Amino acid sequence: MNQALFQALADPTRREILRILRAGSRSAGEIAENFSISKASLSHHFGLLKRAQLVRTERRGQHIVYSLDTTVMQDAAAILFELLDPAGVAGQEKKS
Amino acid sequence: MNQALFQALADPTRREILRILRAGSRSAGEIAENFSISKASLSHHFGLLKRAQLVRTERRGQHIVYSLDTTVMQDAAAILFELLDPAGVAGQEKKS
DNA sequence: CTTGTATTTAGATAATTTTCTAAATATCTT
DNA sequence: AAGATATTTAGAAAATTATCTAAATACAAG
Repeated sequence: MNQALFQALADPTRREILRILRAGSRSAGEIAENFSISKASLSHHFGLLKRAQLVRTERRGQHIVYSLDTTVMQDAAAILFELLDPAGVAGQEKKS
Repeated sequence: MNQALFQALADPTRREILRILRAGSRSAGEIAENFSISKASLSHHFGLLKRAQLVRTERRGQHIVYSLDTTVMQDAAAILFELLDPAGVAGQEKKS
């Protein structure tokens, strides 16, 4: 669950897709206009973003429209904060 | 810069290292006790964490002591929030 | 200055990930 | 139903990453 999330965020192309979607929903083709890799490769990236629940899809006629799912990203941000906040957790101290 | 950060966070072993360090500084050897992979492999992970500035090191005698550098993680959390907050950015709307 | 302990570096192999082309599926239009 | 457009799936090749063993470096203690 977390692994899918961090793995999805690890690739620059996928982060750029998220940035694009931040401005509003886009079809797969519209998103593809921003990249020079094949649509098949992009579709693979879409799959990973979807698996991580960072995006949602909706079919609209012959297009498939992608949009951000901010829920999981909020979780991600929370996880990072947690990761850096020893006080928030029952940590067995051993401060050097 | 961001790439190093997200890439560093993408691996479960490295995230576990961060979790361990959250409880306090540890030498490379102490950290290694928590894993079943070779110390050489761990050293490689340390290198990536360091490159991403997620950890700092300090030599103490023959040991090298690792500790969390929370600065960059705060940045990371901020980046995620930014990534999900269209209002915070000058986004050219095209809401479907 | 030699020996032992801790850690990193080098170089190789294995595993994973990204990308491609070709083919499949789904929908729309006529 | 047939052709056109949009997207995904399959399978293979290329690139990257994780891991290993062996050797190198750094320090500590005799």
